[in-house]
Amino acid sequence: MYNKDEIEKKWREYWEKHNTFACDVYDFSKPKYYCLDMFPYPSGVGLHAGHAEGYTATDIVARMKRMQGFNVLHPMGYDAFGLPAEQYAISTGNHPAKFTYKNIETFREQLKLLGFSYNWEKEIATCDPSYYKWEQWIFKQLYKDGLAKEVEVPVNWCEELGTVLANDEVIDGKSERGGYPVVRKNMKQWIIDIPKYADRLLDGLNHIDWPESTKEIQRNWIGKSEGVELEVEIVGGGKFSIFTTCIETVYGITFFVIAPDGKIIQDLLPRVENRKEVEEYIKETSFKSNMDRTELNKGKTGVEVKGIKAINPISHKEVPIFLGDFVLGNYGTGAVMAVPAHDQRDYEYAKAHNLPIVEVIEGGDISKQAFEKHDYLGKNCKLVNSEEFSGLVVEEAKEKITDKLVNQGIAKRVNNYKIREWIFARQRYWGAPIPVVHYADGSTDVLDDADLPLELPELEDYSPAKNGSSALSRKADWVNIVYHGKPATRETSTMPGSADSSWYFLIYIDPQNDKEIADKKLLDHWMPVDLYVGGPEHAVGHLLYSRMWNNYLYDKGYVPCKEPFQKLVHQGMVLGANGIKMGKRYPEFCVNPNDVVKQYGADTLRLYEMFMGPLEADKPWSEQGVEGARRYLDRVWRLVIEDGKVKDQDNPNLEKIYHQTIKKVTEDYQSLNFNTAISQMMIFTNACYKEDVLPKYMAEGFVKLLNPIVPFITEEMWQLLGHDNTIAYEPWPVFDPAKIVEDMVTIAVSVNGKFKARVEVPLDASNEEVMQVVKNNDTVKRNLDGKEILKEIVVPNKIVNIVVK
RNA sequence: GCCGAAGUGGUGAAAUUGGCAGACGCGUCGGACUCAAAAUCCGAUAUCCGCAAGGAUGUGUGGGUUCAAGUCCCUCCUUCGGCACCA
Repeated sequence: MYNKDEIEKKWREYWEKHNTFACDVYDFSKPKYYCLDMFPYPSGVGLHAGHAEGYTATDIVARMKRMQGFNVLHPMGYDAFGLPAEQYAISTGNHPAKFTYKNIETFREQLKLLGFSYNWEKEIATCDPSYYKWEQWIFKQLYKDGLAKEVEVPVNWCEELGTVLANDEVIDGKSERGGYPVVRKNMKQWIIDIPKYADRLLDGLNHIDWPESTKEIQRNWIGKSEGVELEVEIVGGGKFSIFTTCIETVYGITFFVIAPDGKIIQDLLPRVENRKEVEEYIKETSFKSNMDRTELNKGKTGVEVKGIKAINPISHKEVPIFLGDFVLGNYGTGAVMAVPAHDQRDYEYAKAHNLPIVEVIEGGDISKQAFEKHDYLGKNCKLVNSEEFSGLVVEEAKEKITDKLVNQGIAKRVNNYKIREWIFARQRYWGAPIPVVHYADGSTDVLDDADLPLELPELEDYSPAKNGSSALSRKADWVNIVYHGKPATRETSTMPGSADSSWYFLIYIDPQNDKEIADKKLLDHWMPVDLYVGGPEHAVGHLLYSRMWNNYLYDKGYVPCKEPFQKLVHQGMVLGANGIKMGKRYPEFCVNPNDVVKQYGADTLRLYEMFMGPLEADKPWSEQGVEGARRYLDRVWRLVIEDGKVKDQDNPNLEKIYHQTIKKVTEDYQSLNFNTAISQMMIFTNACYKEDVLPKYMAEGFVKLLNPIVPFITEEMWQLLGHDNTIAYEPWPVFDPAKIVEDMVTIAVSVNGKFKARVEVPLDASNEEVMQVVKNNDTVKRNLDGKEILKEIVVPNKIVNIVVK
């Protein structure tokens, strides 16, 4: 039995003293491998079992790649700005940095305890001014290119937190952090124009190795729809536009619906006959939009805009206009053509307000429900009631109608996107300051490079100001300055946390550089990240924002690739032993990695978490599983160190399985199938236990294979096998294909598809030879007795199936 | 409602391209060692019938394709994740 505490301490100190895992980024002589983890938010509770899982996975790959001769960049840092530290500061009066750096220290210690081979010399924290200096610099470039700007937009306002939130920070109408109510409100805000990159972000998804489900989530979030924007004339002057993806149904328009919160109705108001009623509905809607949305998805409310008719642009029929809150002011044009026969929402609205329904596409039963596009597309359905287009198949009609309207100059083909601007300001203290000044004339300017970083000043009171601005706004001597000879006030909002994590993978490459984000030569060499591992919860936040910033920096020539993360893998959740997510609800089922290390050792924790199941799956914790992992390490220790079987002597019995193990483990590490790699090593260990001699070269090769998963014990075994250097840069074992092939293969024999027997035949034997052996087998004979053979299928080296009657 | 992922023994899970379902581990049972226990080592372990040889059933449901289906196609059910009046 090995002494885990002694061994782990010894090697932790060795690695630290020798800087074993430092990465010389300027060494271009070896191929590069950039292996990245999503950096943690340094919370007060420390690292959890889920962190350990993802971080072990990348560590295994990083360690293997080093042994395979790659120069490996494997950095770690801390996503250190955030609300918990600020809440702590507000309640204690201490600076949030104090709390944050204390937590970072705990995290660092835990990470080292677990034996992760990070490049510690490249560690960063986002709250460090030397870090956010470059974030402010990137903001500045975005500002100068018109991609970062201050605009009046509807935002998600959280009263409790005193700040606005991005769409991905709002879950079911509540703030992601804290669960406080969030309401819609118009405010002047800093935004990043991410919709400008919508098409490129969609296209980029086709060129990266990411989980299909995550790509799909991003596609849905971007929400591109291709359609037609169409001008609609109003009787008696004026016009408005509608957007539709179903122009083929244009003859079926029986009314239009415009958004109560949009601009169109405001312009029409003076001509509205029932103005009072309309204004009342607008007011009602603005009030409603502050309520839980699901509540108002029930019925189709609305009022007619009396006294104003619109003209169907193609049939020139006059139809009424309605207000309806199912039409959104900030999507498309804020108005829709209503074709109740072929759109379920329009259908319900028409029924609710007693409006006509005109069928223009054959094939459905519109007395019951709308015959929608997913029902009629691709099914050869034809148009009716559509003048010269009647009788055409939908797909053809779509093109012809569009052409006609475009030629008339009243329509154009356009794309619409669901993705909204990235709301970029938070009215909070603990974030990177936005490097902007406002002049008295209302103009704004970004700070000169020489004035970056703009550091956070220390305050007496960190709580947000009541007027919806941050605590910084109370610091008069910081806010009011003279800039470029003119009196100015500083922007008091700070950047969101998602900004901090949108580019951190770049600074790791050259963290001490104060002249630029990173040496261009280094960025060209090291980007993109080869492997990125982290939780799936960042699918539309961090992972989309990072892609946009990287695309932008590519446009500006700063980075060599459009996409920052070539391969992305999500680790699953480590659940409690009760199968439920670890958390406050069932504290008795929470697992603290430190406790596991204390009781079983870091190697055991790493081995167990990798053996639990596939990396991507959610897996319940099992104390007995942990014990099993520890038992295996003891078993390996006995085999290699204590049993005296390791000799400078060959053992042909083990040759095949040894080479198979090298092959399987190498492939499985590469594809992140750690559970099956471990099972193969267990099979090898079991085989060794049956032998009296374990050749020394096999023992050494096996220890190398095991090293990435359990680095401490394998370093010790390597030393005890007679080496005085670290195993970390020893060449990775290579298998010999000749040693894996067999002379004889076992073939399964089935009769009528049911397995009956096994036969041994020479490798690559001819079908005739195989069938001869098969038919001599007693069990097969018995099963064929008195039956007529209809067919014989021989799959070389695998299986034989005989069909009989 | 729409989009996506998944459903395999008592249990965590394996099963490269359709080719012996359940590798490996946990648990359980048995054996060895021991005065005994623990630890360790060896063996058994999908279910049902059978003393056994052997047979039957079996990858959420129901169908289909195929010599052959956990794997491919269709139907439905359940769980999880995402989106949700997006025109």
